[in-house]
Amino acid sequence: MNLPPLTQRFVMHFGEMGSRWGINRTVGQIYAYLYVSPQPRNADEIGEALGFSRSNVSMGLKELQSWNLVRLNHLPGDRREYFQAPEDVWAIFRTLANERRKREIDPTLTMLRDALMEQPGVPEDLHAQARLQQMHSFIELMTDWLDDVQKMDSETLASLMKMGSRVQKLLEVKDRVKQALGMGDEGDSHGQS
Amino acid sequence: MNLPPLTQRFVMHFGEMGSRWGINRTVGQIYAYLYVSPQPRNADEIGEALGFSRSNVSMGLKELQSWNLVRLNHLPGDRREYFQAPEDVWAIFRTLANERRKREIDPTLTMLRDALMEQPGVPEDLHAQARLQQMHSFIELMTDWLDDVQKMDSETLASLMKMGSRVQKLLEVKDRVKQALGMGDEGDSHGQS
DNA sequence: CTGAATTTTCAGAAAATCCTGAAAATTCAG
DNA sequence: CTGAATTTTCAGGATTTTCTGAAAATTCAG
Repeated sequence: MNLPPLTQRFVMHFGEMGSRWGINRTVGQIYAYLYVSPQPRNADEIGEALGFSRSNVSMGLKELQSWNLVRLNHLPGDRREYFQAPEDVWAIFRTLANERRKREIDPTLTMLRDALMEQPGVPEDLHAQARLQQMHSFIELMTDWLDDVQKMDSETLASLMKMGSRVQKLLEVKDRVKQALGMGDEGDSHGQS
Repeated sequence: MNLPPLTQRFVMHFGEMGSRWGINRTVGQIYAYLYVSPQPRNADEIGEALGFSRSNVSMGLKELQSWNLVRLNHLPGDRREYFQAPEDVWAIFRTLANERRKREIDPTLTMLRDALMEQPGVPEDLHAQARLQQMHSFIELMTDWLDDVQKMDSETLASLMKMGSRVQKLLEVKDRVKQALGMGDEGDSHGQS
């Protein structure tokens, strides 16, 4: 591996963090390398830069593609495939959130839903089912919210996030206005815009 | 392993998902078992229920304790340690978010900050540094927001989340009011409540 | 204190994952 | 088509992680 110092540090870090993020070293390093690369890279360049075997790079890229984290390009007059990481960090985050949800949350949601349909056959399972219900409601609230939030554009999202807990204030104002107008609580749980 | 059917299904699922969540099967199953248990359990009960060796249970519990995901109790007249998972799913989520952040995000933030202090010595690193800057800003925005949001109580958070993308509307109203009052954009980026 | 009950540690066996080189498959210029 | 360039697959060796039983350490009732 012979990379410029900053790049190398970044690449190494992603490799080491890989295990905590549930990906392997190779995949982490390849992604990091593509993320900082000014141009798209082909598999040989990647293997060369990071010191991996050609086949390892191929598998790593396949993994990254399955995560939708890299885009595939072709250079005119060059048969090789060139890969790049999308530039917009917001877009990257959205992709990551979607993919992790698909892999790490949805299967659990399905399992919980199925388990909640069943009639507990033995008393010990009664408490268990109540606990599954709590978990299910919570996850559903989170994922529904994520769906909603994903619809907003990055700028809106950014300004909302910068408001931080001050949105709460806004909410309180809204409620006071409603009260004053004698509208009570509409119950708020979903209904189009 | 001899568990009631619903419990067993839940426990097995957490075991299998473990690898996707970056924990191992044992730890996932122990947590799932504690989560649905109506009372705290001691290590022998856990090992018995799940078919793990005593030492494996011990290590799994240590891991869960390091994540702050289980609480330790003592029963009167019993020397053994009894473990339970906190009941409130919101509290569990907060813990999880904090711990994952500590392990999976903070080290990267530190690395990025350090790398941004340095003067790129070679031109190729110039582009890399710009990319690190983008990533750093984004992560910082997210973690600052998370800090803010963690301060709210669960009910407030839940109602905000149920509003979903309709908060956006509220924001637009606020901006229109500001505009109408000739205040322009204050720049909004932080300042106390 | 003593020693039985309980928990923790840890070496190494078992299992899972990663990585490579060789071979197979695919792609496309000529 | 043909065959060289390129990518993918995959068996099995290398490495890492998980799990166990035995031993060590800790805790506390008597």
